[in-house]
Amino acid sequence: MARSPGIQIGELSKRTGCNIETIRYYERISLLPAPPRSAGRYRIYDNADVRRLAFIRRARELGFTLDQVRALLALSENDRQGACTEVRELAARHLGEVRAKIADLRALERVLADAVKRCAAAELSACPIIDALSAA
Amino acid sequence: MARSPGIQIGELSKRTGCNIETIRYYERISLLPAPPRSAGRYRIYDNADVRRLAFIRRARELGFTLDQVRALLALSENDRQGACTEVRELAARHLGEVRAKIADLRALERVLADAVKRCAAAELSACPIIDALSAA
DNA sequence: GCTAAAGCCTGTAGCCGCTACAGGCTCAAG
DNA sequence: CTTGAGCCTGTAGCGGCTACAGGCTTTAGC
Repeated sequence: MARSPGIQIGELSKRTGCNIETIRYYERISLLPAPPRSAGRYRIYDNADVRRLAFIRRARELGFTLDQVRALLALSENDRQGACTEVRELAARHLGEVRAKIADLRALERVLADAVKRCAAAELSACPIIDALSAA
Repeated sequence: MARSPGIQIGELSKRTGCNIETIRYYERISLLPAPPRSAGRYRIYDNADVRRLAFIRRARELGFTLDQVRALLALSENDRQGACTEVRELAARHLGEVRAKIADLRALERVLADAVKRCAAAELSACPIIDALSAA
């Protein structure tokens, strides 16, 4: 593999779709390693950084927390026996949380939809939504 | 209606299920009015406060933001023609957001569930979840 | 009356995951 | 030689709380 050419933070941002400020933030919290610097103290990244950041982005898009991403990164780096199992467990746990949140939101949705419907139907009395919020 | 008896913050907390610190926070951001104080500078609340805070709690449980709650409180206080319509619009907008979030989470859920399933099936190669996160 | 415990007070800092400055430096083009 | 784009550091803000520290007040028991 040829030594990759070195790019600045703006280019890294473009290639990964990750905000520049966010990249620096990730460095500050040690999610990304501090890269070498140019003579003028500009950060210099390479292809490995692009891959790592893209990995982070995708994991974030799947809703993993930064701590979970940290764990996934660590697991992705060692080929130890059982790493895959740990990854699966982490993902399965997260999946459970996602499903729980969906259930919560669906319950919410029902109540809200019902309130809005009743509100649209009401012509005479006070607002049914306000009533619902006011009563136990 | 008899003048209500005046309770301390701990009692208000118990009656509404709202954390004491959160009550003081709501006062700081003017969601709750600053109540009168006892000789020893203790806050003194009455039934109107219990009702108002319970209203806030229920609205929060339905996922309204504090700004939306503020608007709902204001609308609940004037019986102006059309207040109900505004409430309905606010609730409908929020319902739309809830539905959008559910859709997002469902998409997430599918991807995660699929990855976990493939991971459980894989015996030989590298971890499919890590692979999925690593590849474009 | 005295002491201990429970409850209240203010003010400040932390959580997550960014985002948005201010105020300065560097670098390339015209 | 100047302009502008891009980069730098450091700090503060978002929402919606939560968790202190370090004090004061009130109540109960002895």
